Amino acid sequence: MIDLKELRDHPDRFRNGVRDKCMEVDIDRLLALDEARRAILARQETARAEQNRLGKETGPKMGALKTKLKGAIGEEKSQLERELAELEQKPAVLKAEVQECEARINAIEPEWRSLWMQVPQPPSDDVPKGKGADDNVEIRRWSPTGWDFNKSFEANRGFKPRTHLELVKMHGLVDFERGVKMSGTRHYVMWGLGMRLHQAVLRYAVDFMADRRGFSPMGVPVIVKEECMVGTGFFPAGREQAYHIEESARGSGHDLFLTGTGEVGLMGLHADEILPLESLPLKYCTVSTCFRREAGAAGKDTAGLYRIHQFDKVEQVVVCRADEAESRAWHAQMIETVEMILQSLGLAYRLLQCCTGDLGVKNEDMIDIESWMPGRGEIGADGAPTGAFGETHSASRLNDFQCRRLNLRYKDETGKMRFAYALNNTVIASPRVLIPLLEMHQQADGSVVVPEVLRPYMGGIARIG
RNA sequence: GGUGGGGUGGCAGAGUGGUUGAAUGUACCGGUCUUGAAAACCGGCAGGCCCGUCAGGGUCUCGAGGGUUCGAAUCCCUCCCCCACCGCCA
Repeated sequence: MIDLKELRDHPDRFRNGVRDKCMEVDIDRLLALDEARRAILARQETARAEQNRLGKETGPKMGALKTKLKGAIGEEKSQLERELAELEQKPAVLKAEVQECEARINAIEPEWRSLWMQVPQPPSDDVPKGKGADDNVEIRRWSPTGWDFNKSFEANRGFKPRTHLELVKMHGLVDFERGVKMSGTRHYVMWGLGMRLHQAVLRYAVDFMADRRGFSPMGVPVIVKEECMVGTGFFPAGREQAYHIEESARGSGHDLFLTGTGEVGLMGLHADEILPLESLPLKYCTVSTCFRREAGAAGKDTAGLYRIHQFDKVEQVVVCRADEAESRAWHAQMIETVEMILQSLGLAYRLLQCCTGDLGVKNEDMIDIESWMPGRGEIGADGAPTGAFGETHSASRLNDFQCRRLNLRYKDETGKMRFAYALNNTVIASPRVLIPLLEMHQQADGSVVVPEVLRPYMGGIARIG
């Protein structure tokens, strides 16, 4: 969430942010509610101050009177009662005032809070303006030797490509029918070498992060309380996207949600903590199962491994001090990490600078990395798919938006309390990444060459089929 | 799931209606002493929000929420969590 003081001082920054992100949040309404709330709060606090002062002054006196009253009779008793009534009058008026203020604040707060939570992090100045994914700007592309983006798959490789759907069927790597039988649409079963390839890719990515990047591998909960979802910025906007475990409806405990990314567990870890300055930056990675309802995506990418309800992902996050330059440096390192991994896997890809309209509420900058998937896209004149890029990674800078919500802070060298900056990035998501992997490494006979870096994780197997 | 105990500041631990945001210890930071260190002594040491240019002031926070009261860490209600033992179990 954003800093309300900052909003009051520079409302236009946030109005523009909302506009550029193509969102709709009534900033003026929020400002009006905020002002009203503060005015009432001030009144209430004045009344309370008076109440406290009186309490200290006359409180003990009243206590003494009441004690005396217990043993008193007749004229003395009524005299004491009168004194007491007089003393009680003033606090009673103040109490009514405090309560009235409280009622009015309670009436305002739900809308105030709800609007506040919806205000997005304004995009960085250098993020190109745009309405949506179509306005994203390609930064660069890379392809392994022997692969030319300007040529068709057949022109590159000398044979027509099979789609990953055909390949997994051919080699028995994935069983969609039984997945659907058990769990419904967009479910699947990883099978045999398919499962081993899936695991190999994940293990390779975790080891890469731990051994070559010095990140701490973690195992974090994938079932979390609502606070974690709100704190990490996925709620309220993404509520429909998460599976909801209604424990409260059973009359026990609290509701839980399945996380759609390891980011939730990694960032929720230090919620409400004040981190020692020396502990920064935090560099964490995790491999976790991710659950997504894909609400609103009905009919989109219905076939294959592209859009599924459950998958596994290696995610990295960095929590660093509130420093723009440092945050940008980590962002660059994250992107470099992804490029190193994709290159080592022999996959072709491009980097996209996401435009303002394609950013979410919580990020100020995002780079998407799309891998080339030969089996994707339209069917060409030769009857083979033309191929297309498909998103496999994204790396975001969140400024202090997420740590503010999580209440994750540190004391800087001057002793000042600050919200940390956060970043997150997909290291690898599988089985989606198996799409380009299988399709790019397929041979004319349909066999698939396993990239060298994965072989140690596959018991030395160099080829599938 | 059953029974019992408990949630107070970084930690430990007082505190059962009235200057208690909270004693005391410890940790931590600064200082004195010392060749240096330790010890000892002195001082400092919670966050949020609001007002204020500053100095500073006000308010809230003792698991969470509600209630009683002129006044609640202290009394009442609801919920959450933790610990111990038993049962079950990957």
